[in-house]
Amino acid sequence: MKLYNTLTRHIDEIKPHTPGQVKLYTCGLTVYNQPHIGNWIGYIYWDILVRTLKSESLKVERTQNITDVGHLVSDDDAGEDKLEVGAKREGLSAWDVAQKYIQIADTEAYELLGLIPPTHTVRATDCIAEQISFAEELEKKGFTYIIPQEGLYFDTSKLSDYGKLARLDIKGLQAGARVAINGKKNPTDFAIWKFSPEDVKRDMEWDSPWGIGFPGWHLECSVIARITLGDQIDIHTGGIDHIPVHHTNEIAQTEAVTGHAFAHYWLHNNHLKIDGGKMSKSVGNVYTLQDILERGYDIEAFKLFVMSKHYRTEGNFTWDILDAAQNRLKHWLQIAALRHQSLIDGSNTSEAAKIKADFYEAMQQCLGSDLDTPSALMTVENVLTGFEQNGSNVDSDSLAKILEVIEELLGITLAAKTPDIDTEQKKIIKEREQAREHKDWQKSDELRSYLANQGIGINDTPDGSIWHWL
RNA sequence: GGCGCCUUGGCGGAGUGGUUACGCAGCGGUCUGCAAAACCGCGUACACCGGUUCGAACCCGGUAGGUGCCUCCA
Repeated sequence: MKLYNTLTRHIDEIKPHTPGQVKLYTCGLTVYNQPHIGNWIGYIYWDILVRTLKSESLKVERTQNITDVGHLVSDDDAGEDKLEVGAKREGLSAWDVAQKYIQIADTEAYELLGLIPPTHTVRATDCIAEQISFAEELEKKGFTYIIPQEGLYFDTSKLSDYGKLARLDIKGLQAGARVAINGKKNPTDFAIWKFSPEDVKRDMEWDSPWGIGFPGWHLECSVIARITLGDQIDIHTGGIDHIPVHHTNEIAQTEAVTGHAFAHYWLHNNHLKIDGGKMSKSVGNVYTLQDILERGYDIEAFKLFVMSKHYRTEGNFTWDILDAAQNRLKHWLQIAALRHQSLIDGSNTSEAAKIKADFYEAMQQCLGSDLDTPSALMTVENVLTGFEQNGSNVDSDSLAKILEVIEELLGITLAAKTPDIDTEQKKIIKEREQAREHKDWQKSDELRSYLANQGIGINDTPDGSIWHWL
C-alpha cells in the first residue's frame, strides 16, 4: 500500500517496522463539545485505511486517544482548558462534560458511522502517572525548564531537527513571534505540565513533582502511543491543522525520550469547508451528524459524500452536494435489491467467486494507491451498473458478494438496508402484474400505492416488475 | 502584515504532457396504460496572459480571484 507521507512529502510504499503488523495511532477528539461533520471526515478516511491494510493481510493494532484534559483554548498553551470551558457552558463538572461527549462520540462513531473501533482507546486522564514519569524522563535528559506560575516547558532548541514534519522556518517564527507566554526561551517551546492558577480550583488537577496542575495537551499522545504501541509506530494520522504544532510537538517529546524516530508515516486529512467558507461556530455553520439525520439524509450518503473526494483535497459541504450523494446511494440500494429478484435458476459459484476476486483486487488497487476513494467509487459504480443492465437476469450470488466487498473495504452497508420483501408483498406484486395483463389499471395503481405505503417502489420493465426500497 | 494552498463542464470531483474519469442535475430519444427505472445520445470543461514543446487542463513565469494558517478548529 502506498500513502502520502507528510514527513517526506512523497507517496511512499508502506513497510511496517514489524513485517505483517501495522501500528497505527490516530489523534482522537477533544470531548468538550458535540462533534461536527468536519471532525468525522478524518475518521471515515482512517477507517478505510484500516480496512485496506487489513485487506492486505496486515495485522493492524490501532490506538486512539481521548483528550479529556489539558487542551487549551489556544494551541499556544494559553487560555482556558476546553474541558473547563465546556463545564462552565453546561453547568457540569469537567468530568461530567467529558463523560457526556465520550458517550455521544462513541455512539456516532460506532453505531451511526459504523467505524471499526480502535484496538486501544485511552483517555488522557487515565494515564496521568505515565505522563508524569514521561515528563520526568524528559527532565532528566535536560529537555525541560520551569517557568514560574506557568509550568514545565519543553526547550525546542535542544532538538536539532525540531519542526521537521512541518518544515518550520524557526528563524522566521522567531522574527515574527506572536505574543507568547512570558518566560519561554523559544517561541516554539510548549508546555509539558501546566500549573493550576493559584487562585483557581480546577475540576481536573493532579499533584506532580513540579506542582499541582495538569498535563500539556501534546504529552498525552506521546505517552498513550508509547504505552499501547511502544516506542516506534508505523503510521500516525490526524487533521492537517495538527502538523505545525501538535504533531510537531509529539515528535519532539517522543524522540527526545526514545532517541529514535517516532512514526514513520504521517497522514493528514484536509479540512471541509461549508458553503465555500470556513466552518466555525461564530458563523453558525457547524453541522453535526444529527443535523444530517434530521434533514432526512442517510448517514451512508454522508459517507459517500466524504469518499467522493480524496482525503488530501480540501472539501466543501453544502446540502445540495449531499443531495447528490443521497441520490447516488438510492441508486446503489436499488441495484442491491436486485439480488432478491433474479429470474435465472441456480447460481454459478465459481463465476461468482471470480467476479468477487476481480472486484476485490480492483478496489484494493484504488485504495492501496494513497487511499484513492474517488476511484474506488468509480469502480463500485461500474460493477453495480453492470448488474443493473442485466435486470432480472442478475446473478444474485455475485451481486451479494460484491455488496460484501463494498461493506468490507468502504464500510458502506447496502445489504442490510435492502432485505428481501415478505411473501405477502411478493404476492401483491404478482397480483399487480396480473391486473396489468388484464389492463385493470385501477387495481394495478391501487396495489402500487399499497406497496408504496410499505416503502416499496415498483418499476415496470419489459421483463416484469422490479421492486426496490423507497 | 507573514507563510501556504487552490482555481476543471450547471453542481461536486478525478486526472497531471497526446485516449470518455465518475457521480448528481439537465436536455433529446427508445420503451411504456400511467409513473418510474433502464438503455442510447447530447453539452464539445479545464481562471486569464505569456513561455517551453511536434503537442499542455497537466511543465515554467506572471496576472486576477478564492481560500487556509498565523486566534478557534479535524
